[in-house]
Amino acid sequence: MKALENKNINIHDTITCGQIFRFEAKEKEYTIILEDRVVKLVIDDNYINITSSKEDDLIDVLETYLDIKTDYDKINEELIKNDPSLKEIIELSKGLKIINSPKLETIISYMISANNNVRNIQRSVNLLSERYGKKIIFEDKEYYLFPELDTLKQLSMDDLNDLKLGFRSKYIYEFLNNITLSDIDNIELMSTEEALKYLTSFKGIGLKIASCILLFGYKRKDVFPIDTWVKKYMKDNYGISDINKIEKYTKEKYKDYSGLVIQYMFHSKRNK
DNA sequence: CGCCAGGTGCGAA
DNA sequence: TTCGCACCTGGC
Repeated sequence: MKALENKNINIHDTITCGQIFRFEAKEKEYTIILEDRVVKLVIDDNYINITSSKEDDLIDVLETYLDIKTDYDKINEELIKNDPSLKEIIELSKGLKIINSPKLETIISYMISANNNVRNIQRSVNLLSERYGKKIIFEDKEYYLFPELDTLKQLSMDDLNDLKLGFRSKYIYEFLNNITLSDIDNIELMSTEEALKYLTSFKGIGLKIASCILLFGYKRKDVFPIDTWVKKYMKDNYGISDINKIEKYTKEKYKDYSGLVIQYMFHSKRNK
């Protein structure tokens, strides 16, 4: 069996803290649908044991997905040096990694997240995958991959409405019909600023959702997904409630790692 | 019932 | 430019 060292990473928090919407979590056992395969992680004291429906490049895929190569200790040390008040939430978030999710799935999932709750988001993304994604049998169970763009492009408004997307249907429909795979890849080449501008040019994608897409789908840690939880945190701890001031503050203070710090804030606030 | 959930678009000032 | 409000849906 393949394995990663169980070191410097908190799989439970990383998987379940709300970065991704499709996973099963049991005690020490996590199943994730990752792009073209189903992956199961079984945690013991020393190792993260990995089984999958597809073995190709499995370790590489997971190392990228779980951002294993990034030195979080070093980043955290630097962050605390700049802002000692972060010490507490960084301790609380120890081992939390920023996941690198498949791009299209991240975009659609976060479009669905607008003024929605996690349960509904999960329901919709699961419905979408069960109806239009490829079925995979893994350990005698059925799983469904997130659908291909070409498949999604064929969906009608009625198909989308049937996924309980509510008012988001029309935005997703419009997005799907105005995007190509190379458009989605090209975002990678843009500066963060350009990418935000491009993403927010689609209806249904505002600054918060665009930031989440870049953070979780494009490995950009210099973004500001300021949501209700982060607002609460900034208000309670720094007395700042204006969203522009929050961005200004985090930008100046945390620079390239604002997205990471915001995720720490989100994690600590949401866990209470 | 009313309110809220990991926001956003829109029209009015 | 800023501000307030409506918005699908489901749970409490």
